[in-house]
Amino acid sequence: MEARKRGQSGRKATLVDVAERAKVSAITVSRVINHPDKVSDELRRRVQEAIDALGYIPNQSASSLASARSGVIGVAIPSLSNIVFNDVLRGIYDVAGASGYKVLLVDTHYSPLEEESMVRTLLSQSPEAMIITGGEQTGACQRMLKNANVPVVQMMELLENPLDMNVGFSHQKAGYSMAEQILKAGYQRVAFIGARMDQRVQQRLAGFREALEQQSRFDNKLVFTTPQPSSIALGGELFRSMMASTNGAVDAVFCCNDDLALGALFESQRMNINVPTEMGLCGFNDFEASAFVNPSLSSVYAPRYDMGVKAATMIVEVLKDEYQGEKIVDIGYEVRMRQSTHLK
Amino acid sequence: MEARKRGQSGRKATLVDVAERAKVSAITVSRVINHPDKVSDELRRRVQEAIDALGYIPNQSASSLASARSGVIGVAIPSLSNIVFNDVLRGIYDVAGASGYKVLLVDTHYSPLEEESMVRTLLSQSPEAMIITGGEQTGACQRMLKNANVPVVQMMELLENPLDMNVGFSHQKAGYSMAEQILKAGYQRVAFIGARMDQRVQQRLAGFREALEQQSRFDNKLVFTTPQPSSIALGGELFRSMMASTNGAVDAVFCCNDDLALGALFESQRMNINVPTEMGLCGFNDFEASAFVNPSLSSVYAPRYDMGVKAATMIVEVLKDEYQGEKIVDIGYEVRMRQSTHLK
DNA sequence: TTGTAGGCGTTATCAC
DNA sequence: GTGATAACGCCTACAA
Repeated sequence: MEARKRGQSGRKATLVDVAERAKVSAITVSRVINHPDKVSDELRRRVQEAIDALGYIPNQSASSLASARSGVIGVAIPSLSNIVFNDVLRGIYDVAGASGYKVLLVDTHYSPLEEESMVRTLLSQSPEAMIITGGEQTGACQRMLKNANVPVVQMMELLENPLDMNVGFSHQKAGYSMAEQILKAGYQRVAFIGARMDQRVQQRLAGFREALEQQSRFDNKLVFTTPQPSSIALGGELFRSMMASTNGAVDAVFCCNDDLALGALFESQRMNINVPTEMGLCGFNDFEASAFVNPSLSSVYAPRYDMGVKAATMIVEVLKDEYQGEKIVDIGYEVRMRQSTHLK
Repeated sequence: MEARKRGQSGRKATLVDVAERAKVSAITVSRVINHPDKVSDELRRRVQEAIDALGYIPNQSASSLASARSGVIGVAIPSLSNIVFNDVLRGIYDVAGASGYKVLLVDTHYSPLEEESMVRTLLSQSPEAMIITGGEQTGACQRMLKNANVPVVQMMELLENPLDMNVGFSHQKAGYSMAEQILKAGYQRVAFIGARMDQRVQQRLAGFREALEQQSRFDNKLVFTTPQPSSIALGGELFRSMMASTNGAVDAVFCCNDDLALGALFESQRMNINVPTEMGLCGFNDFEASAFVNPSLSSVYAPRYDMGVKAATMIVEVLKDEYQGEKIVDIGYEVRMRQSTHLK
């Protein structure tokens, strides 16, 4: 290779370049960056000048290697397009950023196998902690995570046996609560529409079923599910085909999320079916639109942003050895009954 | 420190641990991982066995340091909660992931200063390329990016003088086209409602203004903007206050995005104002809901997923020295007129 | 407060 | 096809 003149022109400046220019040792430059208070004003100024002049940016790989501190939190979510994870992520990013951590984010596409591969990728970055979604990790994935010897938070749902820490809420209880309210509102024949059918959706269905069975109102023929990803369009389709196959036997529909519910609502409008008098409708996740659409849509709200904040906070505190709380945190939920289930 | 027994029990296994166990040299292990075809079957098998037995995960920091290849693409977007970026991100992640790159994502909160700080953070990870949003970087930020000597793609909007590469579309032209269609539909007094008012929104407004001015229909008193972030709720509020302050002088509203437009639509329903006959309404970004709501909402669609795919593809190809296309790519847009602007 | 020596885990280079 | 050696850029320890 060429003999490289460092600094301004050549390759990227290093700590040593800065040190030479400021006529100090490398470690002093390192201190100016990481522990400015441990350096005299004079040297700090000189070093800072050199840093600015050279446009020096520390090499985090070298830093991680030498210090065993990467400043990275690895995060795995099942989908980038599901709005639900936006709020959670925002909470995580806000806390992580404020505490000086970077977030390395991966998308597992709802696949445990892909998750395993992505977790491996994350771990190769020497993250100081991990936040992952749910509890359906493969055995290999669980082993990797334990072996990694870093705090792990599983989020979104409440787990029986978390790997380490856990923040979420019971989707089953939430499903139960909502179904209970629907029945209480006076609806008699309640169908279920579900898509994707991941763990959390199945728990909602379980809760729904439980509530209906308690009043002997559960009918398996009124459960319509598909592995396809949820969308408003799909909600419309499922609603239409449900109507066709049930011949008016249904007077309310529990949709596994608000995408489907909004789709069903818009479709019912086009089919001239009155919501809520002819058809009750509810969703899950409480999108912003749900409160504003007409009729407004009943849904289950969970403090997603807070969940992200909590997950990241737990980690940051554990890393500082300051965490006092429980390992499992129930973030709760809230059933929000609105016009779409107001049978009267 | 303790004399550490490596492997199964102690600290994390390293390349050397694997090498010892497989009775080969470290470099052979490295080859098995990075260039498996350059190692004999026999050794490859032995090494793989040791890797599995020890649960070895390569240390990417060390690898980056030694090879000057981090496998990281840095991405900066202005907001994690704006749905618009989901699709773009999905495109980026899909391509990056398929090509073996990791994505380090930061949120700049629509602030050039924060962007500068975040870009510094990204650059300290030695990314092999950068994807950033828009063209409002600070001078310092631009200098850092140039100095970094990696491919940079600015995305979302079309730029006069991109730092390097650019994928997007003209928000001004798009705004113009939509406004033109509104006028063509027969609306006479068209208001503008805008929030956040970032660069791209301002360009939409400029296009809107241009189209109206050409027909001497622009009225600055009918432009309502706020720096607040967009939301459905805010759309409703802005619509309501606009109605109050204009006294029925307006017969159509151009909303700077679909959040506001949906909010305005739902609010008009509550106010018993008929859309589209009494009030035309259009948005921007074409959310999925816009096509399904009743009346369906006119909007401007841009291929966001494709934009993300294109940005990442350009980078991956440039990194392989295989990119043939232009440095500036116009991804285009499409005005989708629906029921909400059908004055008849 | 400042500096010196050594090593973090991996890969490039050049031998064998 | 395989291996020894020397970086990569920085930080921890210890010393002055």
